[in-house]
Amino acid sequence: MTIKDVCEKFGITADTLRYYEKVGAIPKVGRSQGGIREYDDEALSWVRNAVCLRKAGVSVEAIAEYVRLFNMGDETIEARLELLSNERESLGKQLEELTNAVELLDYKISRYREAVETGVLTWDRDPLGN
Amino acid sequence: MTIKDVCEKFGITADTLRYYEKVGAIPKVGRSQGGIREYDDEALSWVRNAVCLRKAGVSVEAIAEYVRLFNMGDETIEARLELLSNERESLGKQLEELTNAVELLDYKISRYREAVETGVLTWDRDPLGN
DNA sequence: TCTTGACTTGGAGCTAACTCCATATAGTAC
DNA sequence: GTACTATATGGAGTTAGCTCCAAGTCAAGA
Repeated sequence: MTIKDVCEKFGITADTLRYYEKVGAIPKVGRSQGGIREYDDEALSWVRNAVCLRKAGVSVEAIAEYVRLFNMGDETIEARLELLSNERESLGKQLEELTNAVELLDYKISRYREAVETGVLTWDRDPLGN
Repeated sequence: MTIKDVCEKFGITADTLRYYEKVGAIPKVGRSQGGIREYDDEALSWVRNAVCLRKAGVSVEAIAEYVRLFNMGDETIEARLELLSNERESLGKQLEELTNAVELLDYKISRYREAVETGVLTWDRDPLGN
């Protein structure tokens, strides 16, 4: 698979993919004779991993650290478990923040929908709505 | 309430709070004789709004746009509803990405926990685990 | 073979959201 | 009033994560 195919598959740019490789968020990708990247199933699996975690806000640095540990072999299994656990924990917190904000927006939206109908914007929770 | 109190209350720095005011993510805060910020309940409510949305990843620009519309009065109610709905939608997508990543991490973590016990790292879903 | 378009690299440039700094003024305890 | 700490302002600096660019190489079709 060429870099273009991979980009389309995951909805990211070639620059981003090369950047991920450069900083180690995915392992070095194999090349053709002429030096052109050729993505096999394993490479794709790493791309999927990086893209999924990035979309959730995991730092490129953390992803790269995981790849680095992975390439060091079995002695780093515990270190990888700890890294993953830490990231999992911070995503859990992020999930909470996100849920709070969704709740806030849903509340405001309900008030605004009413306001559009009745012409009056009111806040029943907090008298200081905004 | 002084800027320091507000910072402590919300766990952000005074610089951030002044920055939010400068770019309009919160309305202008009232000042004392000498020009020092004095946060009343309404100001606090705006700060709460900004902090909550920022923690979920809503851009400062979008928050500022909401404040701007709010200050323009009742003619902007529909515009505000649309803005809030758009932001709500993108948080919904973000929630999904986050959930996917949490699921991925939980799966990996379960594999790693097993590996720490058994000494063997295996992937039952995808034979190309990483 | 020639042309055209995709791909390569190293490195510079960009944006959002802070974060820090210098200088000056305000408030507070004594 | 003096000393000391907090706050104000404008503007420069920082960081992450891309994004773009130039100059050159590679590959597929006419």
